Amino acid sequence: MPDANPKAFDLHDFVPFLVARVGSLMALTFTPLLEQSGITMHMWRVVLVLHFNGPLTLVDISRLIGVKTSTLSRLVGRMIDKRLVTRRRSQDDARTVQISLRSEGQALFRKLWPEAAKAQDTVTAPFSAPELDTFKEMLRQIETILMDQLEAERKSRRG
Amino acid sequence: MPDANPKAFDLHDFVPFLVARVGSLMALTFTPLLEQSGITMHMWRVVLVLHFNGPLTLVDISRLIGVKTSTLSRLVGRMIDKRLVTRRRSQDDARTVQISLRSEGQALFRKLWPEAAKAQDTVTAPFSAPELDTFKEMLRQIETILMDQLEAERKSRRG
DNA sequence: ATGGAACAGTTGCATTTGCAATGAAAGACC
DNA sequence: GGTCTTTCATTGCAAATGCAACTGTTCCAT
Repeated sequence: MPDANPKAFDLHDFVPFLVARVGSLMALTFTPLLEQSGITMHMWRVVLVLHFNGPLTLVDISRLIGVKTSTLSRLVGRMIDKRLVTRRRSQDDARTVQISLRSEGQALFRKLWPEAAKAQDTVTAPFSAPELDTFKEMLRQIETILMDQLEAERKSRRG
Repeated sequence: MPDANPKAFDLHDFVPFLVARVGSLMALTFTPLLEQSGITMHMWRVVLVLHFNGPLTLVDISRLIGVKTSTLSRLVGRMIDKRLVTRRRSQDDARTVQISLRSEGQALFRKLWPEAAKAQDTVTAPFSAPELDTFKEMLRQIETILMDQLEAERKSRRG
């Protein structure tokens, strides 16, 4: 790997790349655990958002985990086959469907969550509690900026 | 403000989810720019690593951007069709293949890099330079931990 | 030196994903 | 109320991805 590069800038100073890289590395290390339980990373994220937010619609889940609703529709179908979730049409808005965690899905969460927490502890071990809080707060601020930006783009795309 | 939620933990305190979420939001906002130039996010990342590291093999690129070599083999094929890169077999190790940026690829980089930098500036605007440096350094430390962990797993999988 | 193990890349095949079109329901506006 | 627009979910279809198998090459222990 050629490293003797005289460029002032390095990819490791470029936040979007750094974040994407860390994200993919974390997924890479955790996926084997998920495979042992017969699920994929996308399914795991669906389980997570349902556990922490309660029943959600497909667009809700889509916005939370960044997977298109067309993909999600079939992904949820597979999760239903695995008895992890249920899907029923909402009565207050007949366009939407409510995806809910079944007890099997909750059980899977309880089984895997300690492993997930451990994985987090591993990568955050070098940092003090205040450092870590600041780090997470910065990520949340970036998240907010990006969501606002996407919302603005949606509006302008209509106007 | 009293927390009405009995759960002590929130997904926004869970680093792997936060990082994945921010990464997918950043990709979502930048992808339209890439589409205007007829490339995908994966292709853009290949361009990035080639620009900043020089010619690389498929496994090099795979480790850097987290895409399997089988996928990468065909992805590079598409990039060759687009005249962005070249592929030739290395003479020092005949198993490997050298992927290099062509001038058209370099031109594409120069065209898009200001936009990428602007996107970074947008999300990092609220932070001071030292804050941002600390943030990036923490990401790099996490990256190192994860790479070491993967390396250890590879070794133990063979032993 | 040599035979076996590990590695790099490619390809067939099945799965997953996204896009675009569709249908159905809700909202906006008059 | 009635129409027109927007939103939500699903599906057909094409593209992209990953896994596993295979070829060719290098490494390593004997």
